[in-house]
Amino acid sequence: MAALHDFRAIRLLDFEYRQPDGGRPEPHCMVAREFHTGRLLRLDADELRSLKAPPFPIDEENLFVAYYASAELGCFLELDWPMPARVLDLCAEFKNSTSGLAVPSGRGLLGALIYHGLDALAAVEKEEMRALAMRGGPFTLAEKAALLDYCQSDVDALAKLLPAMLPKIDLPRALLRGRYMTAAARMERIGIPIDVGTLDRLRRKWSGIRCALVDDVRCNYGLFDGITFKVDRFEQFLAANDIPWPYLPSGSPALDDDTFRSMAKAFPLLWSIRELRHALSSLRLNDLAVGPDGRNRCMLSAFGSKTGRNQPSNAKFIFGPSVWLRGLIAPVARRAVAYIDWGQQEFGIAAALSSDPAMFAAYLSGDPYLAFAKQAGAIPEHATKESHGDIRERFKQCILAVQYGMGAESLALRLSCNVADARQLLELHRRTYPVYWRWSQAAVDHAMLRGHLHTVFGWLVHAGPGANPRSLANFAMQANGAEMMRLAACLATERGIRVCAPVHDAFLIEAPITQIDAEVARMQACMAEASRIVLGGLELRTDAKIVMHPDRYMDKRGVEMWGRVMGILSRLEPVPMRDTHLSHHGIGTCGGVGHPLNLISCKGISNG
DNA sequence: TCTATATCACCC
DNA sequence: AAACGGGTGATATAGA
Repeated sequence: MAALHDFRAIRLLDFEYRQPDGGRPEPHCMVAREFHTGRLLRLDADELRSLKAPPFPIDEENLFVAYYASAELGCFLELDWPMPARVLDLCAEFKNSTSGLAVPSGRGLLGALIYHGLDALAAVEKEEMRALAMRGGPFTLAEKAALLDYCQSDVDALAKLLPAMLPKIDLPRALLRGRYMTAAARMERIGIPIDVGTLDRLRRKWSGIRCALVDDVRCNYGLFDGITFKVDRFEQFLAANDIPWPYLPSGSPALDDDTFRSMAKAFPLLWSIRELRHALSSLRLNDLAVGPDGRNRCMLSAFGSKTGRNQPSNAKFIFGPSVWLRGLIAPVARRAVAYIDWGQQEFGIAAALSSDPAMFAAYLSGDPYLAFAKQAGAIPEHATKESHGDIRERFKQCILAVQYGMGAESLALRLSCNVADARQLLELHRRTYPVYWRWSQAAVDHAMLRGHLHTVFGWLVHAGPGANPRSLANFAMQANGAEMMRLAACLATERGIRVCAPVHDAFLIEAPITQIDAEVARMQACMAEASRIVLGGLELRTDAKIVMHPDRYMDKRGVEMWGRVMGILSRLEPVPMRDTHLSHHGIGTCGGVGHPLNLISCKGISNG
C-alpha cells in the first residue's frame, strides 16, 4: 500500500473508556466512521462486549485511523478483538510534523485541530465529558447518549483533521509508526509485575523511613528540620567552619550534587551531608501506577520527545524514579522477567551511520572503550579491562562526552583532570574517528541549511537558526536508537513475546521460568534484526539479566540504598510472616516475593 | 492563593 | 551567554 486510495476503506475510530491508574481500560462506547462513504457506527458498552471482533474488516486493505491509537487498540485488546493490520495514528504524525517546533495549543487532538486552523469542540465541554467517562458507570440513558455524541464529535474532528494533514504524511513510514502503536498498546496492557506487599509497606512508612535516614547519619550537624534541608543553617555552618562555597548568579548557594561532591573532596566533613541529601531526594510513591492485579501500567507517551522516544511519566512508571526502587519489580510465582539492553547502542549507531571504519572496528571488538584507547595509542594491543581499567574509564567518559557534545571544561570536571588533558582526550577522538566527525558536522550543517533532520525511517526534527548544534549532532544517535526500539517492539510483540515495557535502550520481558531462556533468545533475535534493518546490516549486541521468582529485580546501583531502606523498614514494621500480596488478588497461592531483602540470583546472557 | 520560573534530582 | 543530548517532576520563590 503506497497511497491512501489503495485502501478499500478508511475508518476513523474513537473509544470512550475509563482507565483507573495502573488498571486496564473499561470501554464505554465506540464510534467508527468510514471516511469516504461517511457511514457511521455507534456502539455502547454492552454492544461492544457482545462482539468477538470489530464489526468491520481490519485486514491489510482497510486503514484504521485514530488519535493516539494505543488507547483505541488497548480497548481492542480488552475486548479480546484481533488487532487491525494497518494503523495510521494522526497523533504520531502531528508530533512528527511539529517535532522541534512550538505549537500553540499542545499536541492533543484539540491542539492538532487548532494548529491546522480547524474549529474544535470547546475545551470545557471536552473536560466535562472526560470527567464523566472517568467517573465510570452505571450511566443513565442520557449519559450514555452524551458519551456517544462526544465520542462521535472526536471522530468527526478526526475526519476533518485527516485531509488537512494528508499532504504532509509519508504513508509507508506513517504506517510503520502506526504499527508501533499496536506494540505500545500490547506493552501498556501487559505492564510490569510489582511486589505490592513491599510497595504498600514503603508507602505506609515512607515519612518514617526518611526521618530514620536523617537520624541514622550522626554527622548531620543539625542541618535538617525533619527531612527538610535548611539552607540558612547550612550557610551558618559554612561560615562557622570557614568553608568557601560556590554561589549561583541568583545569590543563593549552589546545592547540586556535583558541587557537593567536589566540595566534599576538599572538606570531608561535608560527605555525610551529601549522602543524606542524596538519600532524601524527593520521591512520591503514591503516584506509581499499580493496578489491582499488582502490575505497573501507564501510558508510554509514544513519540513524546522530539527524538521520537517514549516519554512516560516518571512518577507513574517504575523505571522513572531512582534505580533502587526497581527492587519493587518482582516476577510472580513460576515466572521470570528479563531486562535486555543494547550495549553501547549509540556508539554502534554512530559507527554504522557514519561508516567510520575505526569506529566500526571498535564497536565490533566488543569493548569500544578499550578499543578506542588502543586505537589512540594510549595502551598496548594486549591491554585488557582488568590491566588498564583506569585508562579505559577515561576513554569511556570521552566517548560518552562526545555523544553529548561535551566540551573540554565539562569533561575535565567529570574526570577530575585538568582541562588540557581533557582537550587532549577529545582531540584523540577527533583524530581516531575523523570520518565520524565529518559525518557529525555534515548533519549539523544539513540541519542549519535545510531546517530539519530525519532518521532512517523519516522521524523528523525541525531546527531553526538558534538550534543547539550539540542537540543536532546527537539527534542521529538518539532518534535512530528510538527507531530501533520501536521496530524491535513491533517484531517482539507480533511474535507473541510478553514485553512488559520499553526503557530507551532496553526491554523488560516476562515468561514462565521454564521458558525464560528461550524467550530471552527470541527477544535478542528481534533486537538484532531491528538493529540490522535500521543500520543497514550492522547487528548490535544485547545483554540480558534474568530474574526468577521469588527473587526481585535489582540494579547494582540501587543495592546499597535498597538495603538501607529495607533495614529501616523492618525496624519500623517487622516483616509479616508470609507475604501474601499475590494471593490477595487470586493470582497464585504460593505467596509472592519471599522477603524484601531477596535480591537477584541474576544470570547474565550476552549475544555478542 | 494561584501561576510562572528557576533550580535541582533522577532516568537513558 | 554558555557550551552535556533527550526527558519528568518536586520544590522554592517571586509576582499578580
